[in-house]
Amino acid sequence: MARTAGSHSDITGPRVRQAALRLFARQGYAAVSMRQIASEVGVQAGALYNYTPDKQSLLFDLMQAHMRDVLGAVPDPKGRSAMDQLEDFVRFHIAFHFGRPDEVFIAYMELRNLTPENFEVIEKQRKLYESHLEQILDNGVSAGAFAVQDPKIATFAVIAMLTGINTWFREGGRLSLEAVQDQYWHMVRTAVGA
Amino acid sequence: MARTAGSHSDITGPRVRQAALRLFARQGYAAVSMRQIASEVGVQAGALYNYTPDKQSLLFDLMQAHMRDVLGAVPDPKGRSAMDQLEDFVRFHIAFHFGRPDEVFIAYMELRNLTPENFEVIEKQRKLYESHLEQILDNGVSAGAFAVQDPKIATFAVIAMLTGINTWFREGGRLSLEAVQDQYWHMVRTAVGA
DNA sequence: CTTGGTTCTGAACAAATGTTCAGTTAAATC
DNA sequence: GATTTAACTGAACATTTGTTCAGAACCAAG
Repeated sequence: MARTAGSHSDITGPRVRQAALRLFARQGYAAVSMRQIASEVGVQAGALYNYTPDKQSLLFDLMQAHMRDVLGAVPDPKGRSAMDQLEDFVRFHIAFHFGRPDEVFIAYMELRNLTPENFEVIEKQRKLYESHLEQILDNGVSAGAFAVQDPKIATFAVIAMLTGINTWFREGGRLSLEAVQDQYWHMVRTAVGA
Repeated sequence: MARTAGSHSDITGPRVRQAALRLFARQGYAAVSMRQIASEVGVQAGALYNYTPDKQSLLFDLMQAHMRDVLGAVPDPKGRSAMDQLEDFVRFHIAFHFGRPDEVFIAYMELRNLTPENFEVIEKQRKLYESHLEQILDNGVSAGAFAVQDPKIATFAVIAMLTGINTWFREGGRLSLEAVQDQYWHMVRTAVGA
């Protein structure tokens, strides 16, 4: 046998995904060319096709990996009160998304650039995440811990509010992650009438 | 003199802007071609250049017109209590954005596809709108009507929450505009600790 | 040093892009 | 009916696009 499989590919491969992530987040999928990605990696455009069958898969894989990470990290609500479950979720969402601004940006800005089949897959995962929060609210309402008229709407409102953080929050700003978590948790808690 | 200026252009002109609006909102600026817009209007691509100097201006004009409309319609806070001002703003935002889903979508999804000069113009108007809300919150805090720790953050949170409505609300759904306004106003009111 | 196989280059491909423009069409005025 | 001019066509342009592929370069094992 000769050179073992992926002797360079385990270096170049991640760099390709990383470059695609950066560029897609900054300029948008449709505005980024394969040559641009290749140039950022320091390679010719043709070489990218050792690591992805096509441009679309590059986007899809990035989104899928992100959704897998998110869903795998959602805090387990078992044995926690409704209020604690909600607090866990809010703090988790902020902290998790805080360290992945590019992934988050792509995950909800580039949905329309997915092929219909790929879109269906990602959308299913997105709804799974939302249903986590909806479950918490539903249960809390039943238990009398929350006072929301429509848990579905409250879910949308909370998610939109939390995800919006990424549009303005930058590391090294005047506020720490903990301060942001505290303030948003306060707003969410009062908004659900607790 | 002959044919008066714009004898057709006052028909085709708006149709060009309308087609661009629709397509930009659905597929994104970068993914839409001039030929696609022309085809929707029922005209050849070259004819579009009677109505816009280039593709970028088409996007910029749409965003600018929207921002002008929004800023011109913000309710006047004069002579209203802090609480009423906030309620006015929340209900206005929902109602106004409700009738213009495409414009809203473009206005915050296509910012990165503006040239730097155009971006600066739009961004200035966007911040002007946000500062309306921030003023209301600031004044309300001073008057003791609200209890928010940081009005700047509360501003972002409320705007994100309200703008998020456009991602799920469709006319003819199970909820009326008024019902949505009521529920969001309830959440905002409690979130600012009133 | 030879061999075998992975990784990349560099050129090529057809298709699509934004934009220009000479020329055709058609309507309003005289 | 002749003239004038706005509105549009249709072809052309230089670039850029995603993708393919033969061959060079390179490295590790025998």
